Amino acid sequence: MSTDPSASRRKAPIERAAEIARRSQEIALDEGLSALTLRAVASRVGVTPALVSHYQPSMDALVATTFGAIVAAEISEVAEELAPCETSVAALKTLIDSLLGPERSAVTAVWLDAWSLGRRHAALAVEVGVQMDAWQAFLAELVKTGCARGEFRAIDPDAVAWQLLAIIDGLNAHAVVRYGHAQRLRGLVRTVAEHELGLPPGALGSGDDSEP
Amino acid sequence: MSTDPSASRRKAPIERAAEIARRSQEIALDEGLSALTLRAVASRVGVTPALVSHYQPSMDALVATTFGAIVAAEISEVAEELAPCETSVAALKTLIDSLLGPERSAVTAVWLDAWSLGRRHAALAVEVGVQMDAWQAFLAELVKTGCARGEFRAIDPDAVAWQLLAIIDGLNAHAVVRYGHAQRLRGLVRTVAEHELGLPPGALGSGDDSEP
DNA sequence: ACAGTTATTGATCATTTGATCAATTAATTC
DNA sequence: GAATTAATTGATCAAATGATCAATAACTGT
Repeated sequence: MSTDPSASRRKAPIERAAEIARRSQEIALDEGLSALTLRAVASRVGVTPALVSHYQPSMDALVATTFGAIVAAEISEVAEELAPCETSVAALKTLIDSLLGPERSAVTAVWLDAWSLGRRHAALAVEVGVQMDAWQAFLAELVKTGCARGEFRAIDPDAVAWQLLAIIDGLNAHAVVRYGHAQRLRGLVRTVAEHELGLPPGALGSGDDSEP
Repeated sequence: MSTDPSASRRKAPIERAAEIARRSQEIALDEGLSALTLRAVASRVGVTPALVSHYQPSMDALVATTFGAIVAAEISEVAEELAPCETSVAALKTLIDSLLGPERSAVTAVWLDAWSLGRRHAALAVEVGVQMDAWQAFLAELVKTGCARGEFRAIDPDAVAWQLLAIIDGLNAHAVVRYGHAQRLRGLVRTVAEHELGLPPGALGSGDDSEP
């Protein structure tokens, strides 16, 4: 047993790269994208700043990929959550509840950072565009499936997906900045969704909006 | 003519303070809130960084007040634009057209910066809250007036104001990040407004959405 | 004209940032 | 077991940031 892995401080490049990516996402979610600094990553990984530089061509690239990874994970999580839903209506209901829940504020804050920082960082701006498209495509797929099943009625599913995304982003932004108000606005998304998808009023309404 | 004002490089404190405030707003609108740095202000005003420090207790304070001034000016502009409108429907129509026009992207970018930076800067966070309240109050006033005139029907004007604000913010954010899409989403705000205010469909619709 | 006030400057500091490079040391290969 | 590879470090740079302070110079009141 001379090969004690805990004694060895040296890691395989793939592991180290994965570790850097994982820690970077932690930092971004904990303290925001602007806190994702060379030294912050190095400190949390437990290595020297130079090593982070060794694995990353530049911090701009790391920030961009970290943002992309966080959003991609978000989409995957939500997709997994929606998988068991038997109807598109149930899936949409679940999606709205999930997206507007308070537990997503960290991801929303990262979105806000990305929107702001993206105006000066080209790589991040590209990634923001990619991930917004990814979200829109995900929502559009949900709408199209619902239409194919005869549950929804939408002339332009892509446009509806953009509308829903914009409303969700707006509400989430408000929720991050001012927690109190936005929680009560959750019903707005349902109302718009019902209207745009030809659903009867209340089709997406669940009782857990009320608070004692 | 010994008192040539252009030869004198010294200004009255009030003038200088106003100049710093004005130039700061320029910088924020041109390059974003994060570009509002001590040296950037000094450079644009044409003085030493130390002088800016002399007039401002800290950069955090200057950033917060600059943001507040920009948004306050935004509200004033819009209010002025709405003043000549004879009906609340016309006012709402004008407001939507104005708020979602492409010429507001600079202000929206400042909003995004403020949302992001506000999470780390206490003074800015306070100002963001104040200005969001101010916008909501402005919208609520419009809704209430419309209700009093019998043009609108809203059970909870304050809630409707928050909803409209959230949607506008979401669409504006999308517009800043990806110009193409959001312009076509303008109709969404009208649809929601019509629905929430008991207006007949198309009451807020204007023809300038179509593009050749 | 003079003295006092203060707007303004120049210099300087301490931090924080991203980045680079030679040296070192652990792992792999032969 | 020796030699090669490369992961890792320590040191260091240049740039940008907010901030402070003594010195200077322009205005003001008398």
